[in-house]
Amino acid sequence: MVRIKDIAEKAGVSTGTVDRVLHNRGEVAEKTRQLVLKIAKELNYKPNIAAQTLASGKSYNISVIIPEGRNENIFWKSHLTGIKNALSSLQPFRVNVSFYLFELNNEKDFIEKSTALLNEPCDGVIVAPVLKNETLDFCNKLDELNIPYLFIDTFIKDTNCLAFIGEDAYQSGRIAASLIDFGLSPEKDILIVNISKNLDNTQHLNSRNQGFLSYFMDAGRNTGLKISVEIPTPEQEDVTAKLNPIFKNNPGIGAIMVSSSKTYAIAKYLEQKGMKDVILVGYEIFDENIRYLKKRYIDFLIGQRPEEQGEKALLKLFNYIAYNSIPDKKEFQAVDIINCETLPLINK
Amino acid sequence: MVRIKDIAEKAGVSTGTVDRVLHNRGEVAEKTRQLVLKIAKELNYKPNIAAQTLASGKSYNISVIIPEGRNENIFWKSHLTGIKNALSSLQPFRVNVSFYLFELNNEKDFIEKSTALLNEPCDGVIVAPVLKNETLDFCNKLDELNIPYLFIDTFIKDTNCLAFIGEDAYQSGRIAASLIDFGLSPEKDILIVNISKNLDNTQHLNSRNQGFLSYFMDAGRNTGLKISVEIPTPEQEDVTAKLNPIFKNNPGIGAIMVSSSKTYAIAKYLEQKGMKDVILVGYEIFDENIRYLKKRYIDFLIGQRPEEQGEKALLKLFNYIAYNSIPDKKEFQAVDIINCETLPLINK
DNA sequence: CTGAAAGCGCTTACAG
DNA sequence: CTGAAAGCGCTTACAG
Repeated sequence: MVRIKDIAEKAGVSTGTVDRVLHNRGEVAEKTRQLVLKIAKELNYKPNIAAQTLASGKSYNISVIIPEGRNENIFWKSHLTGIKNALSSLQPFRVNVSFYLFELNNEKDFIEKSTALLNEPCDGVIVAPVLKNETLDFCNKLDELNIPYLFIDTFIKDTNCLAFIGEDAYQSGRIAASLIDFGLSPEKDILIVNISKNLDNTQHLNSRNQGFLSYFMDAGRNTGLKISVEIPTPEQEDVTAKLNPIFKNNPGIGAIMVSSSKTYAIAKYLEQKGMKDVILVGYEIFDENIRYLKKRYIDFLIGQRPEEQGEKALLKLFNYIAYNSIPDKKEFQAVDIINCETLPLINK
Repeated sequence: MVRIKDIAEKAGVSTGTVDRVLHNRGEVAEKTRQLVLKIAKELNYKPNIAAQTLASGKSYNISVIIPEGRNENIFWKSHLTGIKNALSSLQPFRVNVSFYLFELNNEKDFIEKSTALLNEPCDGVIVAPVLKNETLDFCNKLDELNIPYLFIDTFIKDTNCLAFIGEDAYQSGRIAASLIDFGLSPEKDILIVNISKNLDNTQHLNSRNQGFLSYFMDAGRNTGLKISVEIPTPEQEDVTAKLNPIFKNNPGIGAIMVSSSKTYAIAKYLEQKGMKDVILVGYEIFDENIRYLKKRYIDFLIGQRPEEQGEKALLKLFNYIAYNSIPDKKEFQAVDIINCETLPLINK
């Protein structure tokens, strides 16, 4: 291995000078600079990262502000796991990650936690911008402080975010459509279920809906009706109240797409009604959904890879802060298509 | 951060002694040992890996012997990529990887390359044991030299391999079956195509066949015939010669499963015959197959994750050699289920 | 059984 | 603009 010392000797200068050149710290005669650069290149010098970290004593503080992964939202637990995995692969470096977990859909809590975050020194932030307006404010403050930030899960416009890592919700809507189209007789009708108090506010679900419908415009063979219904909560009373009349009036429904992770709520309804033949496709891989996948009430689940999201986010941010390597602005992750037979391969 | 020096001071000994205790290098009075251990624990000491690598000057040589990834087998190129990715995440350490790439199905070449490998010093080996007998010999020699080795892609019994990372071929046969079963009318017949000169020799294909059939024994709804055919090569003459009579005699065939990566060869046949309605499911994600996925002659591809295989293999082997962390003996990877709509999310 | 010292490859003031 | 020296946290002989 070539060391700075080797370059220094060959160039007839000291190691300090070589270091100055290599790090563009100035205060070097142009002639010396050129010489050192030339020799470094000739010798194919690669810095010893272990030595660099040790000597520089630099440490990196990264803050993460995402929803907490409580029972109903274990989804967000996986992001944490991913970030922690990435952290352990960054072991040789001094990276400190501080977590600020806010209650999902609680604006006040987000503001509190983000204020706390801003009170601590940090070199970069990973944000899940699920609360649009509050996040915009937060981003402005980060911009002022010159702290880079990276979005996971959701993308929002009009910010200076370093990058985004998450789902292509439109495309994943198309995937749901293509799966249903593959299994369903072309003349049957399809029901689209959105479980949400306020559909307008949930970009993801909207995009999935759009993608879903677009598939049948340009690629699908299904010619049946596409019926949409909005159910405020996954509670069985709500589900039953909404679905009973729909099925009564539309006996031709052969498949259901649920645009969110609450797919299990619809599976439960099908189970109660003994409607095993209705195709059901939904989102996110976690215990409650998996249970119904096993019972074959859910046919396919389309899963984001939240762990991978967290992992990549931390690594990208670190590489940017430490090495100034600029990541792709938008990275759409691959999704997992899961049915009952793929379960044995997933360690859950 | 707590340093060895801190422990030493608190224990009233030198750093050398602490180091001896921490690394079980003996030559320490039991009483001192206990004291140091106690203090290290109290202080929650974590070694600084950067300093360790730098000071120890240890380097790790790992050799990789797998098939070369030529045109027909780009599959194996991905393993290389994966290994190289893992290598770069191991940057702070001095890890050297030597590649020994042999011609697929060329026993003589494997013996040559493996002999060359044994002539160089190395601390661990990653092997793709696709040639069973030759690999067994090779493993014996590694055992004698006390060099640990890890299998990727294929598993063979009766060796002391450290671990295996690869496909659960039986289960992935079941997955193919479940996909076909989802899309096909239950009364239709299914054709199973094995493209191989000698099916007995290709464990993978065999297991996929078994898994495929097992699905219909215990879970499937399809009641049609399951017809098997073996085609020696993916050349169109061979394919046509075999398939023409089969389709003539079995007009009820509605779906085809190809047990290997040569799925494109069957897609080509369907294209020539204009048989777009026949469902086609096969294996491995690469350009030639993807082309027919786009044209909708292939409905689903089930993809191993060769890159991930390579990555995990190197990391596991490194962690074993460097930290003596024992990996799980067998790790079956998840598979990707791909259709036309998932393509935009794959960067290919 | 133990300690003092040198060194891994780099960075960081400091002196000139 | 440049060099000499100290130090990052650990390991490694060596001397006793």
